[in-house]
Amino acid sequence: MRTHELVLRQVEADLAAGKLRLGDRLPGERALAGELGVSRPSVREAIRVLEAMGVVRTAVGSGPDAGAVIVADPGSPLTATLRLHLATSHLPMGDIVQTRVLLESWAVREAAGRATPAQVAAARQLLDAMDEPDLPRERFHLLDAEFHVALASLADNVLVSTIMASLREAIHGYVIAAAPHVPDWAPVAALLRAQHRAVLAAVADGDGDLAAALVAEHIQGFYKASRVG
Amino acid sequence: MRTHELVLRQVEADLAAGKLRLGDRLPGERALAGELGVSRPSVREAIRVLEAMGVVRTAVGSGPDAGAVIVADPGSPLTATLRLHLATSHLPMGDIVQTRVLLESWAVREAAGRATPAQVAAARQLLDAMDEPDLPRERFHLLDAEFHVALASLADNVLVSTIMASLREAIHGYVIAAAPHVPDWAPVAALLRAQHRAVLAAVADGDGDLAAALVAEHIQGFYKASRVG
DNA sequence: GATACCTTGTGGTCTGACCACATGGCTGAC
DNA sequence: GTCAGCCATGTGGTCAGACCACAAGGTATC
Repeated sequence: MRTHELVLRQVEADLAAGKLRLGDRLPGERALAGELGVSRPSVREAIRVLEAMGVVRTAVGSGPDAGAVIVADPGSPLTATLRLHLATSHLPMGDIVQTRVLLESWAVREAAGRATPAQVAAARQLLDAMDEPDLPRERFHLLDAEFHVALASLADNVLVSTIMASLREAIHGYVIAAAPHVPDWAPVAALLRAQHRAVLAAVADGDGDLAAALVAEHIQGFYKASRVG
Repeated sequence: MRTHELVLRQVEADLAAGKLRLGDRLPGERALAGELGVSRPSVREAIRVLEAMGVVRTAVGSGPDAGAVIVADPGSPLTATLRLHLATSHLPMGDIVQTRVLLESWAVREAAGRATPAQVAAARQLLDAMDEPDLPRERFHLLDAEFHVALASLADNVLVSTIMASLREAIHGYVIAAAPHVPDWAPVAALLRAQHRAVLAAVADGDGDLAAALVAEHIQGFYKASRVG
């Protein structure tokens, strides 16, 4: 067992035992090294891994926010992992699109009829923002991503929402890079806007099957048109 | 930008540009540090993160397998991340079960009618192994997990398979820990075996809807009975 | 009483050293 | 000439000690 893994195991044990809770601070690197009888570099390597897994957040300086604080952010590591493996081209883009369709279809079906008017209104605000003329394309895609994540969140499952958000973020760069493949952007944007409205309306009406079908068509249509991947 | 992040960015860029491919070796830690003008500890921290993300595997010694080799293992980081966040109790078990149901239902629906006889036979072998009398319970659950992952793999989507496998592994410890809640194990095991057979039969018959319904009932029933979480 | 300063503790980084390990070539015996 | 054993080499793994940048919070000053 490498030394930094020993530190990791110890921290995980403390987390599972409740000795470390959300918002708590880890002992300082020097103190932790002393407690466990290891060197500071080993502690630092362990903290890097915890940071990469979204378990701690580090900050320099002094005060209550400084040091390594326990957080719960399963999203960032997922996003980073997906992005890296996409970069190696060992994760087919088609599989990601298929997974998105599957997750989002399920989410809107779940959300249909359950979503509160306030939630629907919040999602509609995003769509309104996307209606603005002369909206830069990059901004359009960002709002688009936000809308899809908001949709997924309506199903009230943090794991699904997290996976969705990570998928969206991980492929965002590829969507932007594929922009040249859609030279005549205006009509495409108009279609996407209309599809968004239709999906949201179906959710608000409680028609889960329709919402699921619409969202699937929307996603698959976009990727087919933009030839991402 | 912290120094180790600079190293990470560089490696990711090389991966995306194709300068680093699966199976390639990273330069040695000392060489990489020299190339990028950073210190060896910073390089090591970056490699720890890459290792945690399943992008490289390190080995000591000499020869072709030594050093940091590029691999593609999106599963381990997913599993580790899920496990850690489960440990902090900030990932509800109910959400995980729900996600399993959704992914597996989709997978068997996809697999139905498409799975080859060889694939079905391979899955059936796992079920045959689970029929063995006096099978230790731990071994039963391991085979069970293998069967479910095999089912998910039939849908031919590496992302879904990976997520499934990670979910299964991350909760395995909790399933074992919940064993005392099911004191009368024999009839439960018999029910699970029968359900497995039924699901596989539906897949082989090409009846996707039935397979999806059966697998959903199977998963939800087990968690309800064992009160995991 | 308000402001500027400085002490203190945090993570961030670097240097240089030594260890354990596995390979692969070298050396010696046969 | 062949083979077994040995050791040089290069790899990651670990450590100790030092210095820096930073931010908070107390402290001295006006």
